[in-house]
This record gives sequence, C-alpha cells and structure tokens, in this order.
Amino acid sequence: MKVPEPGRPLPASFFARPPAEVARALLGARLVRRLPDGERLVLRLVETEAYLGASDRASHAWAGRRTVRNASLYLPAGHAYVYFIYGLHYCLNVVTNPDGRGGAVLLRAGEALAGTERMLRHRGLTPPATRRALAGGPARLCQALAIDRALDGTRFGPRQPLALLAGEPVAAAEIVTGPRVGVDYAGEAAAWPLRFALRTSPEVSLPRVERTV
DNA sequence: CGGAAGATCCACT
DNA sequence: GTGGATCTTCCGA
Repeated sequence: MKVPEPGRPLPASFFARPPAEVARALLGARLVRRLPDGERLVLRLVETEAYLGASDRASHAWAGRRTVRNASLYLPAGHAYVYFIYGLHYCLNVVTNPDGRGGAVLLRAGEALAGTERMLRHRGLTPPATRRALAGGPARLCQALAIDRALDGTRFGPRQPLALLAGEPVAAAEIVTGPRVGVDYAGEAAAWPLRFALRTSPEVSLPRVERTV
C-alpha cells in the first residue's frame, strides 16, 4: 500500500491488513505519546511482533476468546490494546483486524527521538543510561511513555494521547525476523517468524533474531 | 471458588 | 544464566 510522507499520520487503512504485514510496515514509524501536560514524547519503532488472533495460540484472541481484559482487541483497526502482565508490567498493541478476528501488533522497542529527559524520569534512570534500558522491551516502552490501562481502547491518531506517524522508509535488507519472545507454550505457533526488528538497533531486546526478510 | 500461569524486567550469582 | 516480584484473569471443579 501507499505509505504517507514521513511525519504524516498512518490512516486506518494502514492497520486494516494482516498483522504480520502491519508489524513489518511499522518498523521505522514514529510512536507519539502526548502527555496530559502537553509534552510530546516520540519513539522510532525498531521492534514489533504480530499476533494473528483466533488461529494463533500465542494470541490473547486465540480460539475467539473475548473477555473484559481483551475487549479492545475487537475494536476497529488502529485502536490501542493495553494489557497488564506479570503483576507489574504493561504492554501496548495496535489492533490490526482486517476482519474482526482480534489481530494485533505488539510494540516491543523504540529509539527516542524527542522527550528523552522525560522518558528517563519515567523509567527512573539517570544518564548515562543505555538506549536499550530506555525503551527496549514492551514493558520498558510503556513505562517510558507513561502508558497504562487508562489508554486501553483509545484510538491512535493526531490530537489523541497516542499517535502513529509514518517514518523514513526502511530497506528490506535492514529487517530481520524470528520467533516471538516468551510464547514457548504456544505449540507450533511458537516457532512462527512473527517478530520483526531493525537489524542494527541496539534497543532490540535479546535474544537477537536471525534471518533477513 | 481456588489455583495456576502469564506477549516481562531486574538484581544477583 | 537464574529466579523472584506481583496481581489480574481465566478455567476447571
């Protein structure tokens, strides 16, 4: 599909595609968080994972599961699904359902482009901090951007608390894929290469992924 | 109604 | 490399 100029909002049609396609296309995009006091925090996305929905045992929408917790997964494409995990962490997803099956993309890591000071504070870090410590990992990303369940079900868009904008184009040779993290329980789905990352990014959480796309 | 497990992170060895 | 923190959610009994 046609991708907007860098800095332009990604339209709903961008997200209304198969999750793996969206996960790959989101690499390089800018995730913008507007705080209640008006400050803008910006990350360049460097790692994503696709969750396919009903057919994917690793997905919260596996077998058509629909609960209070994951209700946002069934909102139209381009909405946020934020969940609480392990008793202390949050993770941020973008809903990508082409046909209402609960597909989503987990935003796993980003590189700070603006608001670094504020993000350090949110993370409880003081310089020098590694780039990876700031927003490398889904829970770190959420903490850096002050994201919690209050943002669950909101729509990504300009003038919203969360927005996704087009970034600079990314060459295919810069993208690597591999199995998703922490889904060993998911049977054969655990091996599916639905994790996408930029090859050279230090923010990418380990273990490093293999194959180029 | 109780138990078990989770799309993680950090400190410690 | 390993284990503990910490709590919500879900499913089976």
